[in-house]
Amino acid sequence: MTPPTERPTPGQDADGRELLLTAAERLFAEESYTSVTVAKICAQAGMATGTFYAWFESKHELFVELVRSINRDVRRAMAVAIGEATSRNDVERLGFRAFFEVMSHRPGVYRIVREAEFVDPSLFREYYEQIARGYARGVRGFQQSGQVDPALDPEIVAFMYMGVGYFVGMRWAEWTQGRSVPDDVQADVMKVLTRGLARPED
Amino acid sequence: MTPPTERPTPGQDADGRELLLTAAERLFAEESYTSVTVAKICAQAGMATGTFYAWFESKHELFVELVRSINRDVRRAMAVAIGEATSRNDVERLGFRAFFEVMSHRPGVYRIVREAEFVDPSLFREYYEQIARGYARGVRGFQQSGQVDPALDPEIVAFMYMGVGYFVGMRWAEWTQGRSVPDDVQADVMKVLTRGLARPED
Amino acid sequence: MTPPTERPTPGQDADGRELLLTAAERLFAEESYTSVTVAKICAQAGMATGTFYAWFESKHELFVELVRSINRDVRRAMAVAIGEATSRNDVERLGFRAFFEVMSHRPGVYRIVREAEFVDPSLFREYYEQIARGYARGVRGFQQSGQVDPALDPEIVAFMYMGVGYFVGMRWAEWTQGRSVPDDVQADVMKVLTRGLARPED
Amino acid sequence: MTPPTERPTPGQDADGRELLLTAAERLFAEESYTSVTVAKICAQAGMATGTFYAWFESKHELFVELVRSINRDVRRAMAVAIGEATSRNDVERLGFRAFFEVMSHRPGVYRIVREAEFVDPSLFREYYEQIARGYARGVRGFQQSGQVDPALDPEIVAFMYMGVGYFVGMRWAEWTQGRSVPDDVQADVMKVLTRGLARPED
DNA sequence: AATGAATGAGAGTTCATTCAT
DNA sequence: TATGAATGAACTCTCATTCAT
Repeated sequence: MTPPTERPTPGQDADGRELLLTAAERLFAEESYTSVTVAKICAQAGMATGTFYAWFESKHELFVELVRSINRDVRRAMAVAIGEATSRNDVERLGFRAFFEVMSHRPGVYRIVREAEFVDPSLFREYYEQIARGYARGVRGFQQSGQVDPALDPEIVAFMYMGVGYFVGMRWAEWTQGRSVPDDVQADVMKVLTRGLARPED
Repeated sequence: MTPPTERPTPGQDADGRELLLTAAERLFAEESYTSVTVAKICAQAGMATGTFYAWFESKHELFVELVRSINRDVRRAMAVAIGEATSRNDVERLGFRAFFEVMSHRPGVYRIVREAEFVDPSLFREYYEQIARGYARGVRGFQQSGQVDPALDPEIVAFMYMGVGYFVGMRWAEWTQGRSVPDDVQADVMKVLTRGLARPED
Repeated sequence: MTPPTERPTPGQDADGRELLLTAAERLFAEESYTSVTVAKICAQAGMATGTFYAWFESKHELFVELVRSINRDVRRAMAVAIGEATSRNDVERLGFRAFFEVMSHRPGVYRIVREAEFVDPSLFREYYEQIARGYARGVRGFQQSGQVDPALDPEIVAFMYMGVGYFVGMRWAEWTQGRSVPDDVQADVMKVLTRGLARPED
Repeated sequence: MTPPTERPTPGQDADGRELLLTAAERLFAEESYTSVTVAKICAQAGMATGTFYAWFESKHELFVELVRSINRDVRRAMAVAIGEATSRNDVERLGFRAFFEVMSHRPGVYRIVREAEFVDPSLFREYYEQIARGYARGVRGFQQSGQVDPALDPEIVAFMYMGVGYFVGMRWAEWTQGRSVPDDVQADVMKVLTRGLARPED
């Protein structure tokens, strides 16, 4: 009788945390941490201001959780997209596409990650060190299988990957108002990286 | 004609502004826009709080001017370093070195530019569009002289340059506590870009 | 006749109230009225926050009842201790001892009475007028039986008794961390009062 | 030309601290610490709410300063009144009168001291330990000059004095709405104490 | 130009109380 | 009766900005 949409999964749909996190993501995607007030988040989530503190200890705590959940989502999306691929070409192509996809579909989500630098520097470091570790590991693998010039420092290459993702992906997605990063942009980025990182004799 | 009190000696006229700008740069390099108060800036500059408004209309106005001055300085430093060089190799090497140099010697200055995104998005766009235009112009030149693959979109390449500068330069400079970006990092970055952007047949 | 659900077994009926009163006494003995929240009281009593209002109309109501119950207990303890004694010496000795005893064994209980002054002044007056009346009645009896100087105003003497009890008893008990008020303190207090209140010719 | 009332002594009459302290005393004398808000204090002092924080770091800081200033004033008033007197009779009479006088003229001031126990217990202890020390010193002097039974513990006697002052003085002054403690009350108190503390053979 | 006390709107947060279950 | 999430008024405190001097 009760339609499924009215039977919230206990602890998930009715969960105030989830509701607030979603509302907050929408707001932080557009406005700065400072100008997004707890009151606005609650209004967006359809609840009274005080209720906020039943779910989070502070605005800051919510922000931290939000950034961590974005981190998880981005990494999971990339991992899923890459799957079992091992050739550098496939890994880069699938990985970047997944990354750009997330950025395009959740416009502003990356803005939040960037703002983390100013809201909580240690949170930001945590975020990027985690990503950098994963990239560097991948690069080392490519070097062993002869797909990347072994003379390059894997850590620096990881940073370059991030720079491209961070800037190209983000800037493109946002300065173009949330439209998907077009295939030719991805192709160009791919071409540069493929050639640039290749072993000299190839 | 102009009464002396209204025509301050140049270099003394700008004193208040310059003093405040310098004080503000020091503070914004370490703390967020929100936590740096007008009172703190004035204390750092050695003047009374109210005096601030004799020189700037608002905290925001000072911030805008600060970011613009950083933009000017960075571009000037790069232009000076590049000088008359025309070979892509020289331009990239000299340009990046100058950029990394500024970042290393004025640690935190880039932090301010990044924070601009959250303080005043349009200012941030202005900053990057200006940079991107210059880069894209350079890339087009290189394509005409056969130094860069003409199939690549100059705008995308400009964004990649920026991504590398933004992330590699900044991250390196800051996560390593202001030490200079070492030469081998620059060399690695150069190698990747040189190869990656080259014409296929080269 | 009365359905079982409506006629709770005595001692079970009061369960909720009793539970909350006990929990509250423990908390109010250590923290101020303001910092003891309804939620804390309920946590201490092992029930949900909302249940509080099944037993009390408000935090204030509970506080009033708590203070009144302390009043009852103190007076009862003193009355029991004094018993049938009529000599001033016995009455004072036994009464004070009983009073100090209660204070020592329920440390912090007197704190609650004192705080009543700031939570509800009229409750505090009620408390002390009740006590003062009893003391003054006793003093008048002693005056009639020639045990207290008839020139003294019984009301003032009652206040002095209270001052001594209030301050000596309370301060001693609390500044000495709940240790019993030692016998020699009581003896000294007794000596002073005995002499001080005696008829001149005694 | 400028009337003296318009030329505030620098740092005193125009002093926001003084203004706020006076306003706060009036309010705290009537309402509890909690219900006296910073906004009310500022309204009473005729200034904007935010100004408060130009003079005090917090409501708590103001309260501490207020209690300490009361402590100073009470002790000074008593010291001045006692002057060079050395006979116990004079010292007690003059001291108590001065104490009762202050209480009567600044109704509610003692309420503030009492509330300190709940606002800041350590402040309250500080207050009473300071007073107790002075009293005990006096008592020891009286014992040496044979004016007080040397068998009594000076500390306990000090507490009794305080109990009488605390309770008689305060209660009387307040339950009778600020009227002076009448001479006969003081006389009665004196009589009891004089006899009570005397050396047995006297 | 300079001072610094004053302003007051607005932020985050707490908590007694309510209410649907 | 019992639950505990939701409510929202009220509080303390901050800070960009103003203004009399």
